[in-house]
Amino acid sequence: MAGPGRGVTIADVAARAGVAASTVSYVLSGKRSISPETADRVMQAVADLGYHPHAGARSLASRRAGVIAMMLPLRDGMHLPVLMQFASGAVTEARRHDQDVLLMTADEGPAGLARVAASAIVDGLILMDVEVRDPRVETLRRLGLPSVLIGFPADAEGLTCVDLDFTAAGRACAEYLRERGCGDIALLGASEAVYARRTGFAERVREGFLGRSGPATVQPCPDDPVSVQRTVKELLAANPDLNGLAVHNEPAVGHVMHALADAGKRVGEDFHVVVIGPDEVAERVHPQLPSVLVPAETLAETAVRHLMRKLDGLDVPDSTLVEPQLTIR
Amino acid sequence: MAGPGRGVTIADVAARAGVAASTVSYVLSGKRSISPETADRVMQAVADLGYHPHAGARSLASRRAGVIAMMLPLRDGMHLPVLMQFASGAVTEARRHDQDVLLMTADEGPAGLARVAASAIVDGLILMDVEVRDPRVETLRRLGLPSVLIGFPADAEGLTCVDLDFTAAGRACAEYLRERGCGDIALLGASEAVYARRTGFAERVREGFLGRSGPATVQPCPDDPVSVQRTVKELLAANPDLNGLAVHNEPAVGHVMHALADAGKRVGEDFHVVVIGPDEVAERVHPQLPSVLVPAETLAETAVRHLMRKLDGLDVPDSTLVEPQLTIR
DNA sequence: TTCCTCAATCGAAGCGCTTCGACGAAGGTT
DNA sequence: AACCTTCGTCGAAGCGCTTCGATTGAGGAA
Repeated sequence: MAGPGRGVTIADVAARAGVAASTVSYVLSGKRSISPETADRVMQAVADLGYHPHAGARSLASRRAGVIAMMLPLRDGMHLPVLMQFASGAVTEARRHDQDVLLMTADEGPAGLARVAASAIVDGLILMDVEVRDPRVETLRRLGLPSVLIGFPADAEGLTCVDLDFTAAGRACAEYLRERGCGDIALLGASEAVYARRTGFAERVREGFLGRSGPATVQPCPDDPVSVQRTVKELLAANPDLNGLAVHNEPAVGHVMHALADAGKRVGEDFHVVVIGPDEVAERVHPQLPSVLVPAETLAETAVRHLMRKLDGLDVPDSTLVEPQLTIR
Repeated sequence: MAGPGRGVTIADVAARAGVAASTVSYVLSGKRSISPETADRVMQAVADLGYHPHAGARSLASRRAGVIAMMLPLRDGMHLPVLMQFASGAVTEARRHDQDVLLMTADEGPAGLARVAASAIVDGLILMDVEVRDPRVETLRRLGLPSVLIGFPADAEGLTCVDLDFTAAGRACAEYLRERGCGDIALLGASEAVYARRTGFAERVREGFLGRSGPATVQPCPDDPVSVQRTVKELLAANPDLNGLAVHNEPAVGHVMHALADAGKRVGEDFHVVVIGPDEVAERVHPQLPSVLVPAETLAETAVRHLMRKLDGLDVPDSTLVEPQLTIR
């Protein structure tokens, strides 16, 4: 049952290396200078015994848990693959800094934040999918726990926020279509609900998209096949000269393409389409379409890196916008 | 900066309630009988001060971290929304047992397991997407850390495994189609790669599906639109009398429906389709199709519950198959 | 040579909690 | 009345680690 490595303490390592426990600690942390010979002996003992410091003991003594929390939204409307990419990116980056990641769901709310803060189970916090008016933000401020937000709340004063530059993404789409000679363009977005809820997100794409001169329409749209068919049909009817479309609604893309085909549009020839969405989904399902990627992994890495800097007492920019990338295939 | 609740220790609570620290501990854990009056006073002090036990100290003293690890696969081929549902279900259930969840990715491999085990950062482990030959299984055995696997490795001896009863799912699909009067039925599965890798999963659906009498075909299939179109076309050509189709490939469903429509099949009338897939995706995107759900959340809850029992020294069945549910709309 | 500095190491004091053994005060038995 | 239980509570001993002086010896400055 008890395999090797189970129950190996710093005292065991110290004994084997013929030094004091504190010396082992200093070798491992590098906080005091140790002669190379001693360090070698200690490291050898660590390897021989398969020693890993007891996380609880360490956190108790050093007031550093070596764990950060990541609070994911788990509600409708989020595109789940993006979340997974995000989670994956965050865990990977955190491990690079020797940190583990504790998973929380948004439904724990402010109370959850208070709990992890008070129990010192984590050193810092990453909050995803922050809304314009987010009840967690006030608690976060009060707790004074180092944190990084993905998204921008209404009052970002004193908080560290990271997000995709959605305005730039919208602009990039419009530019792409204009360059292809499209005179009348439209943006097919997410459902109304998303617009209503997260001004900071869909709104910014819309702004970027509309920022350019020339006729442009923005049309929210649910992602079920029937609604997509109808919406596209109506859009084409209302804008007879429409020849460029940006789709900011990943699950709907397939249906949009079908609707366009049904309407006799030849995409890539007299009609152009560009997608805003998460990395790989767009690539795998619609290899033919150009797309502006939501670089979920980069976003996660940036967030974690910023948090690490904060934990080390270094300073980080209050606001970081990650550049979107337009990929043309 | 330092909000309320920051730095409140058990001693503070004890002082305020006028008892010894150990008494507070016993009130909180219920491990010794305490008079109702004292308990009340202690609980009041806890509430007043916003006390939360220090996780590190607790884990050091009690040898229980109050955290379980969940190792997610983060590689191609998994359907990501299912993972998220799973993660969500696991976290929610874990919180019900006052546990937190540490997120690990499969690429940490056996070494990752050894690390979390030795550092006592977690009390137990949930491994998702376990393959038939999984390198983590041997390490797991050696570590002797309580764990629950989702999926079945080749040698499940002594391990606790939970999974959907895929055989039953395949059987349910075949039965559904037969009942609708389909004489010649087929199963459109995932890509060849999936079959090659995880015998335990796609294979079992196939077995259940083929178990019934009558003509039946099984056809692996990638999930991009072009391949789906081709595969369906070929399938129909090879089986002219085909009038029932089970699709075990969620992302392909939309394309399948289009291909069938193109081929002049009237689904729901002279042709029947049933989907095997994750809960909500099927529901949202194809509300009209009957489906056998992969109850990711139930699976996660079951896994966590089993793990909790193991941590409490209770016994659990070695192998648990969760019943699929055929939903007809 | 004597004194001082600095690098390398040690020992001890906690960090905040759980848990074990004691102990006084009731209440029950003879 | 003397004894044994049982109940409710306390104090102290650690859990394994980090960290803060203190200590030693060697090298340089005076």
